[in-house]
Amino acid sequence: MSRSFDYRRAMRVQRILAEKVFESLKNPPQLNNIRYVAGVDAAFYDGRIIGVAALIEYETHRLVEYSVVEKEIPIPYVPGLLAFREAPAYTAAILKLSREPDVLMVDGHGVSHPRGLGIASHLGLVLDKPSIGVAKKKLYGEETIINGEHYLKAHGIIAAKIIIHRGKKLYVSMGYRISLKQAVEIAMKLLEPKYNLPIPTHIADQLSKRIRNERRKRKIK
DNA sequence: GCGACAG
DNA sequence: ATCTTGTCGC
Repeated sequence: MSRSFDYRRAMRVQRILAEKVFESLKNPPQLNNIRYVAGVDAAFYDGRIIGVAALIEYETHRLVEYSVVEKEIPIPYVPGLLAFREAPAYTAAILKLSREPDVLMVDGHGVSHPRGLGIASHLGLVLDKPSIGVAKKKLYGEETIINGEHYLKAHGIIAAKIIIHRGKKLYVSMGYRISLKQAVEIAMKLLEPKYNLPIPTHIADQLSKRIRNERRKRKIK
């Protein structure tokens, strides 16, 4: 299929799409009555990506349903272009769910990205759904401290908040159509003492790895 | 040239 | 992300 990928063109596309994202962050409509949060993550095997979307009930943290999608890996990992490698699988997985999530949670950054279009923002824009990025490492931005709280400033705005959970840093960033305030509120409410990541993304991570390992055993292709 | 660099 | 076993500790 895609034997050649134009990386420079992909970066230009990101700069253009980022305008839509920043516009959506202008006056983020307050999200009320959040029922479901969909967390996505992926595992890799034999040149393929196994994307999983886990639908979690916001109030109970319970897994309601999940979907799995397997595809050929589009391009190798390149910092800043993660969305072109993993977003297609996530998009398909989310559209496979029988219920529609109110918010999307992605393992990666949102606007705290070199061009303001991290995978969380990319996915939210594509699916026209509010999204949050929760990453384990910093990608881009200047660390700033405000009233003792740590943030990541990027593109002239406070793009992410750095919180510590279980002794480890978590970068919670605005993805699409959401305020940092609410993104942090939602992410923190979904944290549990036993796991490093918020429930949605943690469950998706575990499911993707479990499914990958099962397929290895059974030699299924 | 050097440092940074999501998953 | 992935390659990989046992081992230390609660």
